[in-house]
Amino acid sequence: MTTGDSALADNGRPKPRWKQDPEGVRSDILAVALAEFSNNGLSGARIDEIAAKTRTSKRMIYYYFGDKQRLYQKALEAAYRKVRSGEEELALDHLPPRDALRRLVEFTFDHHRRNPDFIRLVMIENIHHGDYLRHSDLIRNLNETAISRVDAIYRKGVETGEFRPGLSPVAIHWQISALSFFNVSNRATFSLLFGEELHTEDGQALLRRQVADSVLRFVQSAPL
Amino acid sequence: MTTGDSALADNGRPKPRWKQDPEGVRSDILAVALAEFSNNGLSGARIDEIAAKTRTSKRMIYYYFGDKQRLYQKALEAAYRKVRSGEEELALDHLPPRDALRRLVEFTFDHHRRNPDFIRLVMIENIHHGDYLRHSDLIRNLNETAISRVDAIYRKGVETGEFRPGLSPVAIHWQISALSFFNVSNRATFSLLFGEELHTEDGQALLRRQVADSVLRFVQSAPL
Amino acid sequence: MTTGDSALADNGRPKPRWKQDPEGVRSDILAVALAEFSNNGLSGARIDEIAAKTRTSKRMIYYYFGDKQRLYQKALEAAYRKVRSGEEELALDHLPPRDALRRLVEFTFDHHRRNPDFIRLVMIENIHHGDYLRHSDLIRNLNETAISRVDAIYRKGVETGEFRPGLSPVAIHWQISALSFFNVSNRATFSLLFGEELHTEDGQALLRRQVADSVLRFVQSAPL
Amino acid sequence: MTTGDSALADNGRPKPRWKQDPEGVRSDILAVALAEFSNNGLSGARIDEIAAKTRTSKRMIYYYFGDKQRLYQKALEAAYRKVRSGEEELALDHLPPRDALRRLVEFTFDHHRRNPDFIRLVMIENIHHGDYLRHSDLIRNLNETAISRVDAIYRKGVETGEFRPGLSPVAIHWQISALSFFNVSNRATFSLLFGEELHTEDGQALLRRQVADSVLRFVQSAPL
DNA sequence: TATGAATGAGGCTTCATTCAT
DNA sequence: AATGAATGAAGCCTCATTCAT
Repeated sequence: MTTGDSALADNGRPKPRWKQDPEGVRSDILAVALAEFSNNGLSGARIDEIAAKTRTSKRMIYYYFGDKQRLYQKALEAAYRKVRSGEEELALDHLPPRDALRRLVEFTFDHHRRNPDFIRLVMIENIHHGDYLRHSDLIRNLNETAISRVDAIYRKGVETGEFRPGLSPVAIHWQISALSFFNVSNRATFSLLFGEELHTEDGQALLRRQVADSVLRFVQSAPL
Repeated sequence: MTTGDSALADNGRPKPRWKQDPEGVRSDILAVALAEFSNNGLSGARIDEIAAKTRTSKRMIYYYFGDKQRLYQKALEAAYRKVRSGEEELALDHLPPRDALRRLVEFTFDHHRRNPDFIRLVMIENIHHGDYLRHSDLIRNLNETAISRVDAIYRKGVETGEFRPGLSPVAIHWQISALSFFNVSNRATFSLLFGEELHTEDGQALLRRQVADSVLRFVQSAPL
Repeated sequence: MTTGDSALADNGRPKPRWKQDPEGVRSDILAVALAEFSNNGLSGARIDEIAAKTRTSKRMIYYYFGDKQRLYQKALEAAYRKVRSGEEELALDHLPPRDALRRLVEFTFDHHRRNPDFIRLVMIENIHHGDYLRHSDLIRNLNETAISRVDAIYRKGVETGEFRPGLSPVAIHWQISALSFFNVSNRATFSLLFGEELHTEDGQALLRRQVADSVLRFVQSAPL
Repeated sequence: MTTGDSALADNGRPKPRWKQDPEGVRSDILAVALAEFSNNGLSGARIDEIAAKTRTSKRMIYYYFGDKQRLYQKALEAAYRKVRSGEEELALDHLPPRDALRRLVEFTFDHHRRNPDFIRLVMIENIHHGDYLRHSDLIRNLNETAISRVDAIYRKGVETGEFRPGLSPVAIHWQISALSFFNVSNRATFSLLFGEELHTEDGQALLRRQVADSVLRFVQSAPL
């Protein structure tokens, strides 16, 4: 019989790419779809365009994903997964609370900047009132870590007296997200209306520091 | 004879609304378009749908606006104008800096909440990289007041020593905007992932206070 | 009472242009229509465009001409009339037959070149199988002079023995027309396929002479 | 099992024509388009009408040709190709120059009469200033044979002394074309203005002879 | 007479999706 | 599994023409 994983088919000729790696086809499609949806929105993206940028054909998209909406949903999920996995590298346990929080904020700020496609997809999903995320099974789990990470730092800070008590870790996470997200999501209109100064290299470095300052000041026990 | 401006035609029947008021037709279309684009995006919105919700016909949309993109652009402009005009009611000159800033933040927070259509349209425009705002003449002007209002408060606060020097009014405005905007723009996905707690009535009241706290803490001269 | 032709209305102010000169409005429209139809064809021409290039409004076009097709028909008639009137200046009676015929050919050749709008309108009318010319009353008359002019020259030539007998003046006119017309009508495609050489200044001068030669040789009694 | 190339599908019913022959669909569309454009012009032709006369759907027209203008261009090219291919049957090498030239003229005259669709399409293309022919790659080549055929005959005639020297083959071709083309292109208006006499069967036979005479007389070395 | 506003019908084109091989 | 061909529904837009003032 066949040797299973070999790159040669029974007839000795190389197997077509997809016979060797059907999962590769899927993720190829998904990567292209992510980029297209992110750039054009759900209704703005074109199946034809996605197919053309893929190594496979339009037929395969339907074969693997059923229809445009499900493809969008899978792309959205993939985007979340990719971004969350990128966050795992972050190790803060050994740092004192203030430093840990500052690093978390700065990391989030940078991470969002590095992933504009993800940001845009989340914007798009919000335009759709979260309808596709709502019906996605996989995702709810992925996000508890975000809260628990904040929670761990915050608790420690409250214990040491550096942070004021009474705040919700969700609210802290919300602030970190809001500032980091808005920086990417609204860059275009904000620049147009108020100038590019915040989006030069220097501007971003300063903003990054100020965002971290702001979150720290928000959390700290120092008096108003 | 006829009474000239009457809402009745010579034959005694009511004139069709538009015959009395061509500008009304325009703004009727614009209002519907704003809602539709805001709900569905540029490519997601349907001219047919817009026309159906209008007191006039599809044909008139083209008569007044030329094509879909220009209609979108005018709707965007109208949204900005409407929101900016809503801001004018705010009088802060007589208040001490801290109070003024707090009121400004709270007002902005509320104002954004009251205008989700505007928020969504701005998101959509950012998805389009600001292409339509960029080519709009009218808008650039409207926004300097936002900065100068912040600037006035901030300067006074620095003079009194309540605020720390060295901050840019644009950066302060940016923070106010980011937090107020994100609250509306990302409500759907944030709720799905982290629960509704921030978006109940109580949650919003708390968040509003915390957003104002955060901005004040960011600006205040109190030590870190 | 009023003074009839005065350029002042009863109230002493200048009359609007059209009150002084309603016929001017008509011919203004007609001139613009002629150019537009000639450039774009019957279905290609746009009433809006015609109206815009006119000193009056679209409404007036319908007032004076009824609809697009009748406007086209009137433009066609006007074109014929204009061209035929331009031919009247030609006086050939005193010339010997050969010279008269040569001058007639050269004149026709030049005349067609000077009136490309007319040529194009005739092409367009032929595309429409002559449907609009067929239903035009005014035109049939205008064209007998063309034949009789040829006939006069030809008869004289036959009498003197310079021209061979047995030809129909219509056939002679046909040849003159064919060569003069084609020179203008097919310039674009002929140049593209066979080069510009016939349509330079020199090329046209040579062609003009050759066209006259050709007609003369066709008519002459000299042996084959 | 199945017989592969059979015109019957597995279920025994006849396959729809196009399933057997995708190239047939293309040429079917092209043939219909040629007729419609030729009859109505570029803007006058209706895609709906073309589709209705086709064995396929409107959608396929866009699938194969992209848009109306490109369909027109392909139809124009097809018309040229078809006509040029019809000319290849002509063999004149063995004839003495005068006979060869006469046969060439008569053939061209007849060929044009047989292809009024082509003539009309060329008229239409001239209305469009040759814009579509200009941007067509395929065509320029096809036409050199026309000139070289004339050239071959003319050279031989000059050598034998039957033809006068100094003429350009392009100019000779031009005359042949002009007379043959005009006969078809302007038939409608010419008949209306000057009567049908040239377009009866007898009239055309006579005209054909006279056109050939005219070209021969133009070329011959016999004195003026 | 003149004008801006209005309109219905129909034109061209695009899109997601499916079928036959 | 993969492909090119095919499709119906619907989208955007234009045009000649008319109406109310």
